[in-house]
Amino acid sequence: MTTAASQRLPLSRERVLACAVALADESGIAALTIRTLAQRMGTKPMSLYYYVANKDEILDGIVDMVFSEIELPVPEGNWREEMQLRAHRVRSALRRHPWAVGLLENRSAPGPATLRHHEATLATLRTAGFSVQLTAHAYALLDSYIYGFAVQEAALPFEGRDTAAEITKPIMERFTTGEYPRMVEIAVEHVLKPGYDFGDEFEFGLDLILDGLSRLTADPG
Amino acid sequence: MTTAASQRLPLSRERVLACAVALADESGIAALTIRTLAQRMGTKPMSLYYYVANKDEILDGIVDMVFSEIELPVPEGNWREEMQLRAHRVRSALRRHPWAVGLLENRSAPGPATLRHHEATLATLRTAGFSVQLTAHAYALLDSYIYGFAVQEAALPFEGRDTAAEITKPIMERFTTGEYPRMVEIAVEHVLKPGYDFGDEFEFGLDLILDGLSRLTADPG
DNA sequence: TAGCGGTTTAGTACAGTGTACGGTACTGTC
DNA sequence: GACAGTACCGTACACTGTACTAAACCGCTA
Repeated sequence: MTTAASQRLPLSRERVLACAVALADESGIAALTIRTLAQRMGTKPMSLYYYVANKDEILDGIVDMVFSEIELPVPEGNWREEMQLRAHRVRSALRRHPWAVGLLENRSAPGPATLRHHEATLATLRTAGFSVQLTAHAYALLDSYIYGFAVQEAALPFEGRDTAAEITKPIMERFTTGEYPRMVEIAVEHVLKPGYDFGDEFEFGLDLILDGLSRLTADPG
Repeated sequence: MTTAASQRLPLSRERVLACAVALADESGIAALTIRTLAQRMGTKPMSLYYYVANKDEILDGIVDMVFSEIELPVPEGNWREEMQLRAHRVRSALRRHPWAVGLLENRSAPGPATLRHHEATLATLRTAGFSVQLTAHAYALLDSYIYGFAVQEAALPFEGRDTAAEITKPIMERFTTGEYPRMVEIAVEHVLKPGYDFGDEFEFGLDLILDGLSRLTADPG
């Protein structure tokens, strides 16, 4: 005779982490507690500790899961295209999982997927002829831009095209009395324009950075 | 007759926030609890609630305090110098208070110092002749880079010149067996070199970005 | 079939968190 | 002397991560 409990999928580290990611996506990283996670998986809190040492290991694990979702760049490809693709993939992963960038600064031990990702990215730049030094510079620059963009995007109270206007307009109207004229100007003439999406700003900076890097590799003068 | 308690400085919102900043600096943002904060100030937890509505208001408040430490750019100055100076000032503030960038993505309501900072920065770009659109692009790009760099800097297990070598060397030696050759290469030929400081990477990206922006404003062809 | 040892799941308990609620002292005004 | 407002605090509650303990289940040998 099979009880209801026995029909439930068996626990596993994979399932714990996958469930943790889903929970964080739906309800925010603050809602990711051992108890809610256990409840969601149809088990009791302490059962999870058989698969993970502690909560920190869960946090490390879900960061690595985010990286595992990101397709790797191919070192033999055109470096600029590969880096542009990679940037967009990382950004979209960080938009799907807005909590991830917040964990990046706390967690120190990178997981295997994270290491593979870094390795593939570095290989692409080196294979394209970037010197070791320039590779380090370029990688720090690109990731800073991507992570920082994700931070700003996560901080926005709105998301997606045109939604900025609804949120921002009433706020801005309080400011029209002069203390912050430049912010109002940006809002009225840029952010509140129909079709505006902060995400579109990403391409501008990315192109500028990639242009700059191109100049440092190919340009003879 | 004055008791020991009466000699204590009177509480105030300012003092609560300043103490919260100091506590977070010394022991990390996780150690910033109502109880430890109260103890540090020589009071009881609930006394703080007379000056702040809740802990979120404290977090909002200390983010704004960080911005209040940053000297404002002057709109009449040379935009490139002003932006370079500002970038370094923001970065050093975020290095003094590594928890700040982590709060940025959660808190939505910017405080007065934050608003003044944004206003002065936008004014500098607009005064220099940047169009509204280009100003928005440039600001998103610059802040993304600065914030993202701070995220990476906060994630590093080491800090400052030459300390990277001590930490990284034993880790890298485990990797020399081939799975991550490019990472090892970067480590050995760049990070482990004497005098290395990740912070130095900041200037490279900043210059590249400012160069790119210059080209978009002045360059005739 | 009985018993055993390792694997997996649960129950209970504890210290620490934010903060709601209801006080208590002190100060100034009438 | 009565009253109101300011500043501060004690207690209590629901929630957190997780240590410790016990129970159930499993494939196995005898």
